[in-house]
Amino acid sequence: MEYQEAKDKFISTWGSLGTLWGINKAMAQIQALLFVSTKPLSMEDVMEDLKISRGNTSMNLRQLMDWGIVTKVLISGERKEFFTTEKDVQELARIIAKERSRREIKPVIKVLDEVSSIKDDGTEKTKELIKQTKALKDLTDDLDTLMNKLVNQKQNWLTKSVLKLMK
Amino acid sequence: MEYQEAKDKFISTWGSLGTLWGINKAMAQIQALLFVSTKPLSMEDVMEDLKISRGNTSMNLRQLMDWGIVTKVLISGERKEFFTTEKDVQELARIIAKERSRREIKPVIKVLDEVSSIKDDGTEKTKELIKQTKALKDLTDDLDTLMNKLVNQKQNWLTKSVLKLMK
DNA sequence: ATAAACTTTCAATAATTATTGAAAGTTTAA
DNA sequence: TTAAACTTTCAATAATTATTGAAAGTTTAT
Repeated sequence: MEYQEAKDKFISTWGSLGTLWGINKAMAQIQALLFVSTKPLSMEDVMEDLKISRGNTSMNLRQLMDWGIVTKVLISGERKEFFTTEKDVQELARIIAKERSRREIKPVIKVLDEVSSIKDDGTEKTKELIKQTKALKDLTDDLDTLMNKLVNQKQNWLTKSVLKLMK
Repeated sequence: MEYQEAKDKFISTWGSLGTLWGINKAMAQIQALLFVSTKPLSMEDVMEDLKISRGNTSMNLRQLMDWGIVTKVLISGERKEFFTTEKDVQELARIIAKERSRREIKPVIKVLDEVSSIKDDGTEKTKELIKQTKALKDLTDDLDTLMNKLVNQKQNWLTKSVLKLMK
C-alpha cells in the first residue's frame, strides 16, 4: 500500500467512525487529515485534500475548535489562517471523553435522576420504573466517572496498571 | 412528575441517546419501553405505546434480537409473540460493549493496523502517517481491551474496586 | 479610505436515514 | 384444507442531516 492510498484509507475510516465518538463525517475527516499532516494546513489545503466546499470546511473547523481539538496557528508572513489538531492521542482521548461527558452523558444522568425520583405511588409499574431508571443512573454514573478518571491521567501509567490488574 | 410523564421522558431521552451507544431512535425507544415494563409486550403493545408502524416495530425488534438485547417469550394461551429485554443493567452493558467492539471497534483497529504497517519510504509524511496511526491503533486497542474486561465481569466487584483505586 | 484577501453565514439543495403501509409470507385452530 | 391471526418484507415517502456556493462580513496592506 502506497502513502496516498494509506492516507485516504485512514481518513475515510476515521470519518465513518465519527459517529462512534459523536461527531459528523466531515468533522472527523478534517481532524484525521490534520492528525497525519506534518504541518498546519490552511482552509484551502483542507478543501482541496478532502474535496469539500469552503463553507463546509469553515463550519466544521469551527466545531473542531469548539471541541478544543483543533487550534488556529499563525504563520508569520502568511495572511490566511492555519490549523492543527492535538497530536498526542492520550490528550485527544482526554478532550473527547471530557466533552462527550459534558455534552451528552451528564444531561442524561440528570434526566435519569429526575425520573427515578418520582413519588412511589405503590403501584407495580411505578416501582419498576423507579427501580430500573435508578439502576441505569447508577451504572451510567459509574461509567462516566471511570471514563473521566481513566482518561484524565495525562501520563500513561494508570491505563497500563489497570490493564495489568485485569489480565 | 406523574408516572406517565416520567415514563415518556425516560423513553424519549433514552431514544435520543441511541446514537451514543450506536443504535437508532426507534430501536432505543423500544428497548427503553421493554426495560421499564413489568411484563413482556406484544408487537401491538409496542406499536400503540410508541405510536410507530407495524413494519417499523417488526424491523427494530428484529435488530434488538440480533444484538441479543431482546428475546421472544412465549405466553401460553396466547397466539401472538411477546418480547422482553435484558433487565439487568450490568448484563445489558456487557452485551452492548461486546457488540460495539465486534461491529465497530475491531474493524477500525484492523484498518489502523494495515495503514500503520505500510513501508517506510523515508519521507517525513510517511513517517508521520505511520507514527500517528500506530499511536491511535495502540490507544484504541487498549481502550477496547479495557472496556471489554471491565464489562465482562458479571459481578460488580471489579467496577467497584477500580473506582475505589482511582478515587 | 479603499480594495484585495480572506472567512463566515445561511438559504437552497442534495444525500442519507428512518418510517410507513400494504402485499406477501407464515403459523395455527378448527 | 382453509381461513383467520399474526409477522415480515420492501418499495415508496417522509424526515433528518450534511453540503454547497454565493453574498455578506472582516481583516490587513497600502
